[in-house]
Amino acid sequence: MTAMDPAEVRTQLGRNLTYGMLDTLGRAIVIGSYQDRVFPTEAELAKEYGVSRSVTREAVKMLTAKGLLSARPRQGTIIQPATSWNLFDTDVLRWLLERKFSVELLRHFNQLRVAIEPEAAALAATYAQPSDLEAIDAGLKRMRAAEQGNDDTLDADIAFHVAVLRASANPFYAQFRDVVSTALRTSIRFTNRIKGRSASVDDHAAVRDAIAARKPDAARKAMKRLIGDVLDLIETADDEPERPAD
Amino acid sequence: MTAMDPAEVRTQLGRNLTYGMLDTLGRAIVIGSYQDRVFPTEAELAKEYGVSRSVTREAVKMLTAKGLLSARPRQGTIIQPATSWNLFDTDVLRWLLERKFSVELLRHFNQLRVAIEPEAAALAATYAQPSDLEAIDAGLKRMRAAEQGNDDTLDADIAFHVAVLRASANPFYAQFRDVVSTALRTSIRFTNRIKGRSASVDDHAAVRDAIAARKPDAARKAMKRLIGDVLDLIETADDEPERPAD
DNA sequence: GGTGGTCTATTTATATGATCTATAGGACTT
DNA sequence: AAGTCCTATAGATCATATAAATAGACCACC
Repeated sequence: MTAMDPAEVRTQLGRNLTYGMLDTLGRAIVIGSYQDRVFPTEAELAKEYGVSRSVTREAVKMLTAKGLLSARPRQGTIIQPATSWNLFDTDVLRWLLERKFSVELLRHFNQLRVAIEPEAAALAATYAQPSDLEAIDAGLKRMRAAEQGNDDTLDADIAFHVAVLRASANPFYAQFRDVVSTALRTSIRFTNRIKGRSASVDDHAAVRDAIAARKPDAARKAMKRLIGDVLDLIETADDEPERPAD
Repeated sequence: MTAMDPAEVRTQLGRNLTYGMLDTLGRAIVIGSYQDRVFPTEAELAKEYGVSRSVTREAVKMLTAKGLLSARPRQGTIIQPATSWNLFDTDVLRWLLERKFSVELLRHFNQLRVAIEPEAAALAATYAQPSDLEAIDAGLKRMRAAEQGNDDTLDADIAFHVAVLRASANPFYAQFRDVVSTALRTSIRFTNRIKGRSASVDDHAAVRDAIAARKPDAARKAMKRLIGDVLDLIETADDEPERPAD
């Protein structure tokens, strides 16, 4: 019940009190800080975070929209079961990945990628516009530059995969852009560890070529190889203990 | 600028004013009602919908959380480009599907399903628990009952697909449960039209058997056939003019 | 003449207190 | 028991006041 310094909440994640509280409270819920005790009432939350009820209500409403909470008169505000959290919301995903980095979550995520991205590549081979191909090429170029140390490896990799997703010309696939960026960016440490052994620039180029050549099946296969490798590595790494990066 | 009767907003979608406004405003944005004019300020919105600023703010905050809006001082509240809308939010998806039923959106959605569900079936073949298999069987049983007219065809179909998604033991796949339900339920008319020609109960049973037999590849193929058929039908139906159900 | 700082109007953000509404759970009745 | 009614509680709504942020105008200075 120690009132939090407003400045502290504000500092957490830019912008303003509402977004600060959204982030702090969201993370707290995901971590499980409210697991055993009854979730505080609106007024208690306001006091706990040292903000007004308006701010509290708006933060709670946003968390409701993301599926983490529900509020009903006389029943109070309650945490929804994790199954109803919107995992494709970048905030929720980030909180989950940050809470206690779990190889399991990363494996689940890559099990998803192995379904999505190859199919996106196949669609891209059919629907990609010239501008999409340019974006893919640009991503590839950045990867090459990164090999020489002239660009960030992770950013380049993300740029490539995002470009393919967009090229699919399907809004549902394009949506994964944020999800993939968030997940890759948040799990930098781990992905770095397996990076050296995994997909090379040449493997990525194979995807690009198949798309450019308008060969859906080839594109699908090339992408599947790219991600399947990563997945294999994660699955074998499953029991490997986590340790800080050097 | 005609002030809306609060009771009217309240009626829109159960619960209370905030959720009523969320739904009405969300739908209006998705339809494109605010496309050419500048988006109203918080105060104007409140007047337009005949509610207080608090209600307005909370509705706007929820729409912000779903990616439809952004608000900054002095700049005002503005509609985000459709690419940043969270399509995996059931509200957003429902608004999109309801606005003006589009075969294109349905095709895009099924292009996603064809990636997700076969892979989910494969994972289910590996990870499904006894209780998951029971749920799948229950869904199948309902489909058989529906054939005899003793259950709802759509509900039964949804139950089956949702059961498979859950059986994948992967939260990301399980997440599609809501998305698939929403999409199927909203596009009843169209799916009914192609239902007769598409997947039969036997095809569904094939998926079930492959999962029960712990054969990932067989499960994947069986599910792909199921959804691939639907997708083919949609793609050929692309130019077919829309007409009301009889 | 352009560069950078400051000022201001506007809009959202925050705070607070009063009042309304829905409802869980108990009290009461049949 | 089974149904009905009551009531305390917690969220929902409203109204109003004040603070904070910033786009754009304005101005001083080099």
